[in-house]
Amino acid sequence: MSPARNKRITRQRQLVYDCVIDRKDHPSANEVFVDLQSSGIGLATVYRQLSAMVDEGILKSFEHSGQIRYDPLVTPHAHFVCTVCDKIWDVDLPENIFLMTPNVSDVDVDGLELTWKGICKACK
Amino acid sequence: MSPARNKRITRQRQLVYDCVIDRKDHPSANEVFVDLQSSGIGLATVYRQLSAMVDEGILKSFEHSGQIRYDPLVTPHAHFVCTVCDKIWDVDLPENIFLMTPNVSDVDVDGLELTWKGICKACK
DNA sequence: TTCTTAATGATAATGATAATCATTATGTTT
DNA sequence: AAACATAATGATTATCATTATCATTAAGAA
Repeated sequence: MSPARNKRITRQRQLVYDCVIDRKDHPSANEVFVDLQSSGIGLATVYRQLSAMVDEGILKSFEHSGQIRYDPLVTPHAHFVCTVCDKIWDVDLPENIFLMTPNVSDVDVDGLELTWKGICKACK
Repeated sequence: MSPARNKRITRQRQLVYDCVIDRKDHPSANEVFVDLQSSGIGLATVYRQLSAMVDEGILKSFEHSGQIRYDPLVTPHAHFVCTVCDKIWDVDLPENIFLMTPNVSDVDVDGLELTWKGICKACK
């Protein structure tokens, strides 16, 4: 939550951060905005703070169903997405996956994104 | 390229399919449209045919940098994305990755999406 | 050739995100 | 505590990708 140098800790920044932490379901910017409606926060501020936090490494983001979703878990992990209800779970990365670098010659690999797709318990 | 039942093989469908096949760089709908400008095809038709082919299993799609990209390689594989030039390569999936199902109880896993991120040879 | 209707193309509508800019308020310096 | 410099805000507009609408066109069957 502490901002980069020359950045200020505002009430809105706190609200946005707390919201993403409290929800454990990888909310979109608009979902955060709806949650914080009563505080009078502006939509643009929600977008700005979320992408600022991603730049600062406080949050991670990924695209899903045409929108950017935000994740407070910044350590390497994978996701499971239910193709019926669209809910997302954090899951562990497969053991030793970082040893399985792709067969492209002369590239520097420095990250990966892994999403399992399927149907969750509730939707079956 | 052959369409689902009750579907017609149009000149535009051929053009869109051939374009995605010929390009090997996972084009977006707009990139296909630009390629086919001289044919007089409409943008809406490009969008329609691409998503129809995904529904029919002739193409695969995935999101990247805020847009949907189309891939004629429909067998399971991963991608490598250069974070500098944004180019995308097809790469093999790690050996036995399908055995490494995630630790979510009682879910049916039926697919995965794996993207390696890094810097390509040309951008280094 | 005629006929049925799926597909097309032009365009408007939608939805997510980014940009603009006058105003506000944070953190610092007197 | 008051003044200051300026980062952040909120309202709004702009942009970009995609989808919906609908009158017209053209596959493919009869």
